[in-house]
Amino acid sequence: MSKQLTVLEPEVCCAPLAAATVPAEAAADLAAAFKALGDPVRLQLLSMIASADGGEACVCDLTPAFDLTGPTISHHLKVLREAGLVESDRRGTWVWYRANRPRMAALSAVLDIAPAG
Amino acid sequence: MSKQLTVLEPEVCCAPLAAATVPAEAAADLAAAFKALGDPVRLQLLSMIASADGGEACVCDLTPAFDLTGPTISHHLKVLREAGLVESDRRGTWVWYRANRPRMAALSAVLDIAPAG
DNA sequence: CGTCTGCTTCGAAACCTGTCAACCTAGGGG
DNA sequence: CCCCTAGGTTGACAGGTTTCGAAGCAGACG
Repeated sequence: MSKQLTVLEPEVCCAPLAAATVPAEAAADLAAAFKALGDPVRLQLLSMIASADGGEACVCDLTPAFDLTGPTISHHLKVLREAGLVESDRRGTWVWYRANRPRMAALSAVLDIAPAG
Repeated sequence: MSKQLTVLEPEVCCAPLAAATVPAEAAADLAAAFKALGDPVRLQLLSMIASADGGEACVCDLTPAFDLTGPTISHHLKVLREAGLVESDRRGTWVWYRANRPRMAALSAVLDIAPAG
């Protein structure tokens, strides 16, 4: 288990949403990533990780920021990890999470649309 | 009910995710929008609407594109409408949907991040 | 080598979402 | 004015998701 998923292939990463109809396969892949962002806790977790100095944040620093238990935070981090939005990195005792910048940029590009014609 | 929600206030619309920690209130608002995008059907619906000529698409043109019943498509369109991503416009017999470009651009700006420091 | 802290995983309950069947409302044509 | 088609809404059920408590595993320190 804990097998890393291969999400957002190159052909998918840069398809603008308003340029052409998204194929069903790409839509399922993108929807999985957006679904991972569809939770306030995960959105804040990703924000804290991405805005952290060096782009890395320790779980011991993330957990006390919420009124949730450790396992719950771990679950949300797992969802973000399986969505390809963050990557876990073990540095000694603590586990550090790092945001996947290209993946976020790809999602941003999908939503980036031209002004209404 | 069916009251239009006031989502994504100006202070929220342009906060980059990787620049600073997103407040809980803004996170809930953004998460609601991303949650609406977290379904393949809704993502394709928004794509079809946004990529349609003039940015407007008729329900009678959207429904046959999926293997879903009419009410289900209507429900997904309602979710997109309440998330502020699309706006409904009645033109005679059929209802036309139009994508909310500024809203999509705001979400794109949130995910747009600077390269890792 | 023993123990301790910290993170993950497993299992179960409560909540929410997606889907469909049936009914109601709005506009067009005769 | 009446009937017909097209969309939208409501109610209900199946499935997934979120959350917590308990147990398991990896690494650090004495």
